[in-house]
This record gives sequence, structure tokens and C-alpha cells, in this order.
Amino acid sequence: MTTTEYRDTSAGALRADDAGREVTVAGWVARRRDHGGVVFLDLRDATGVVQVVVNPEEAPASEDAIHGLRSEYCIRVRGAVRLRPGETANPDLPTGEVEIAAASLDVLSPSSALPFQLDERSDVDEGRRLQYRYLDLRRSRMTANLRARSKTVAAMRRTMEERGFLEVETPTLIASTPEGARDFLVPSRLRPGQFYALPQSPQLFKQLLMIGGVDRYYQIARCYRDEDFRADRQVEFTQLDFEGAFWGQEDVLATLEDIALAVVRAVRGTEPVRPFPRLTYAEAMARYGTDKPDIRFGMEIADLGPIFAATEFKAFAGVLGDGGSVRGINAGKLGLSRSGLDGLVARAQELGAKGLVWMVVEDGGELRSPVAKFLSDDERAGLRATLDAETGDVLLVIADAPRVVSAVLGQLRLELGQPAGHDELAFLFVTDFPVFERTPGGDLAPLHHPFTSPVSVEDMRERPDEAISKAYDLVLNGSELGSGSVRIHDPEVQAQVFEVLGITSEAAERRFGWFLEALRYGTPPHAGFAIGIDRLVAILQNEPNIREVIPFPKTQTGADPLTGSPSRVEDYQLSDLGIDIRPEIRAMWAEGEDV
RNA sequence: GGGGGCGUGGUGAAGUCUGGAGUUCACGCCGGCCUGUCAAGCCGGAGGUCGCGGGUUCAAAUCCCGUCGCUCCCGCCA
Repeated sequence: MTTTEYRDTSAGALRADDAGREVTVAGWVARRRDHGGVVFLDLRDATGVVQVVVNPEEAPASEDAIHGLRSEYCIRVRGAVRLRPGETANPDLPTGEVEIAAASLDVLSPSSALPFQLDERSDVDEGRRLQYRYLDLRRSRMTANLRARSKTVAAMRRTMEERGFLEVETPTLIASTPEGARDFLVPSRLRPGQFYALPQSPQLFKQLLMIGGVDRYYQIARCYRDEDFRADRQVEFTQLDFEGAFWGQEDVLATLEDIALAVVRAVRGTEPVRPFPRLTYAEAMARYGTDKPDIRFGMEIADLGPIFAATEFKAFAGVLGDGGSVRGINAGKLGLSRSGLDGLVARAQELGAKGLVWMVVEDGGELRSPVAKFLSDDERAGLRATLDAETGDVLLVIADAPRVVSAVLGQLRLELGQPAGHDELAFLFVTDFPVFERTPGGDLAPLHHPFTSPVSVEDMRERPDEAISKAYDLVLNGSELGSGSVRIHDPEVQAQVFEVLGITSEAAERRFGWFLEALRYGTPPHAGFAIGIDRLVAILQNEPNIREVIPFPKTQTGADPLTGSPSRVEDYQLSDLGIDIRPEIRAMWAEGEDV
């Protein structure tokens, strides 16, 4: 990036070897230390920071310019690189051994006083940062995140190209399919009253590509889902989407390991543990209480049912008799007071459990607990053995409906044991997801999507609640990085899935008829995946949310404070589209709401 | 749709629980001094509708109600 019309050297690249060179650099005034005579400038460009020294005895012509400089002025400096004298080298700076003795200095572009300081120490309100994102992006944190993101995508493209994948673009104005997440709609001018939808994923198009003979497809795809925001969710996000013909699950998982390895090498310079461990969905739920376990730490959930199966301890026995489950975790040496332990009970109740029993292992193996006196010797011994308890450990036990026990213990496990940062990277495959889940209303809904191949069509039809699919997730440090599956390539099977989901053949024909038709022309078996790039980069960069790795993200209410989107439009624009705003909305506008 | 947190000169915070004069700290900004600093230093100065609206009170940044914005979570995210 070095030589351009305005410069011949990158500021951040200068080292002791460069001493004696005459250079021209261009960048921003990161800091100014004005001693009245000699003035030091930290000049920052995209590559880093270098110190510029302006000494009026050496460069009298620069004197006027130098005292007028302010933070973030865009300047150009010509001068000789030299070793810093005596003890003045700065070991904290990559360029700290050298400085540029300014012979001339010009201001390319002055800067207004800043709305906030660009140093890394101060924590600025995020709305303010987003309003001035172009300034925020000059900070090293943001620069590093943009670079990491670029390296991630480059490593992905390299990996896919090396393996013979074809990058294909799919449309972003598509037909709405009222399934899954809420669609973003785009009105059509040429067909008034009709709408495009923005894609939630390129799913059906990449399957059409498989039918079309594209042996291996990939795309860095922008996807849109009009649902509420979270730290790890924006309404538009980016995925590495890929699919392979004549593929099964193992082909996908092997490719995912290759991709993850290339990305971690490129961004971190390290390698993750391989092969990635695998858990089935059932194992993950049983041992970690979640389908996206963080396996960087133990504290696994243990089934205590056998210990209490023949028990007289009525509280637990009653639950077991009622189809419930009794499970626990060894939370380790928490060092909590009595009130701290009771706080865990309150937390468990907040999470939906009826209660929580804590036990502290004393010297000699005794258990200190509100329920200690109700436990038999066998039960105590069983608890210690099953939970691998040592003196000082805190054991947490919940008896409730299996779903509740899993959810609450899984969450407590994370709150008590999850490491704060992401220095360690623990990838994990979760496989054998159920085909369906039950909605709160009791209806069947696809857990992944309705194009996922069930392991057995018979099971799917006869025991839909237990049926397993050929779907799998990639998990990193407790975050779901993405999902994939072996797809249905048989139109009959596809029709049966719709049928089990309660979609009539007429409705299926209306919504997906074009796709069912396509499946009838010699569809190759195929499988694929999509990796969430925002989440991956956020974890690699140790960022707490994905906004930090998205250059221009939206706020939780879907707004962009910089450009003011979303915004109202002119009436003639609506008129072109055959659209009007409902009177009650216009009334709200008139009252000055929602401006 | 629901629950929690936050909102105080340009920035970040303290003050709010327990009402009593816009008080404090750090940074930035403006002016002055200063020739080896690197978060430079020293002296001086300007700068606030305590998010907004209403209520209680002799008195509100502080208590109450509402509202807006930002954020975390639940729902939702095939």
C-alpha cells in the first residue's frame, strides 16, 4: 500500500533499518506533544503510528504549520528517518526505535474538534460511536477487527477455491415464503401490489445450483431476517454459504474443519484442536443442557436418577415417579457464603426451576446442605462418586421436568464456569438433530428447515417427535456458528415432509411447486452448510458483540444513527409503488411520535 | 410483546438510595508558558434544558407517573 501520489512509505512499517532514508508519509495527527520549541507528532496511517519531530532549528519553515496542528488533521510529512537519540526510544511502539525529522509538513485536510476521543482507553457511548462511525473506524480496535474480517473472508475464499468450489451469486430480490423468520419485503413498481422478499438464506437457490450441475458452490452471502436484535444478531448478516453435490454429512464436516483451520491460522496464527469433537444433539442436551455447549470447561450435568431411584427422600422420589428427572453439576470450589449459595437458588428459580438444592462437601466427605439430614449414607456416597466431588466442592441438584432441569443447569453451568474471553478456541460438531420440534401451540415445526433429510422417512411419519435428521451444527466456545444438513433430493420425501408439517399439497404446490418440480429432474444427493461470519470474527477478536466486527451495524431498534435509516419517503415514491401509509400511522407522525 | 440496566458541560464518571444553590474528578476544547516527549508538563479560561413531558413538594439531577434513546436478556430467530 505504500507508494502513492501523496507518499512513498507506510508510517507503521518504519524500523531501525530505515534510518537515513528520506521519506514522505501521510496520515492523521494521533497526538501532539508541543514543547514550545521542538514538537512531537504521532502520525498514524492504516499501518500504524510513527513519531515525527519538528524542530524549528532544523525546519524553520514548518514552525507556523506545526503549532496550528490539532488532533486528526490529515497531514503529509517529508523528512529523514533517524534513530532516536540516547534513551528516547519507545519499546512499546513497533516504530519506537526511529523517528522522522520533518523537513516539510503540509496540512492536506484540517479536522473539526472531535465529538469523542479516539484513544482506546475511554469507553464511548455506542450510539455516539455509530453516529461518527467514520471516526470510530480510525481506532486500532476497529482497524484490527476490519482486518481480521477481511482475513477471515480471504481464508474462506482461498479454501473454497483450492477445493474446486464455484462462487455463484444468487438473487437478493426473491419470492417471499412465509416460513421461518419474518421476511423483509420490497414493493415492486412494475407489478403494483406485489412484493419481493430479501433472502433469509440462499437455501433454495443453492439447491437449484446442485440440480443445475454446479458440483460445488459457495458464496459470501448477505442474509436478512426481520427479527429482534441481540448481541449476536443483526437483521442483516453475512454467511459463508456452501453446498456440494454427491455429498453426505462427512464431506461437509471435513470441509468445515478445513475452513476453520485456514481462518484460525490466518487470523490468530494458531491452530484449533482437531479433529473437532462431536456430540449428538441428545448427548449435548444431557451433558450440557444446551445444543451449543461450551466445552472449554467441564462441570458436566450428571444424571442422579439412579441414586434416588430407591430413595426415601420424598422430594426427589416424587419427581422421579412423576416422569421428572434429578440431575446435578459439580460447580467446583465457588467460595460462596450461605447467602451466596441461597442466591443460586433464587437464580435457578428465576430461570424457571421450582427449586435448587446445594450441597457443600466438607472435610471427611460430609455434605453440608439444607437437605443433608434427609439423605441416607448410600445417597451421599452416590452423590460424591457420581459428581466426582472433592472437599470444598459445591454440588447443585435440580429435580424437575427434564426440559427444565436441562435448561436451568445448563445456564447455571455457563454462569458459574464459562471463561470470560476467547483465548482458547474449542470447536465442536453437534449432530443428529431431531427433525421437528413442537411449537408452544403443540404443532410440529422443522427444527432446522423443511428441506433437511430425515434419517428415516418411516420414523418421521410414525414417530415425528423422536425422528432424527441429517442436520448438524458447528459450535465455537458456546456459540452456534452455523448449521447445515443433508438435503432432501427425492421429491416424494420432500412432499411427505410438507405433509407431516401439515402443509397441504395444494399449499405446498402453491409455495414450493417450482422447487418440487425442479427436484423431479435427476437431482443429485447433496449437502451443505452456512457459517455465520459475523459471529466467527467476533469470537476470534474477543469482541462481546457482532456490531464490533460490522463496519456499519444497526442499533437494537434497527436504526443507523449515521445515515438516519430507516426513513420516511416522499409521497410520490409511495404513489409509484401503489402503497399508502395507514391513517393511524400518519396520525402518529402528526403527533410527532416516532420521528 | 415482556423483564433488567443506563441517560449529568464535547467525552467518561461521581452525585440519585437518604430532596436543600449545577457541586466534584479525569480527559478533551480555547489562551499562555515550555527544546526530547511519547496518556508530555505547568498556569489560566470557556463550556451543562442533569434525555424529554407531567406530577408531588416551600424546594427535584435526586421521589412518583409517562415517554424517547441506547443496551442486556426472554419470547422470536424454518
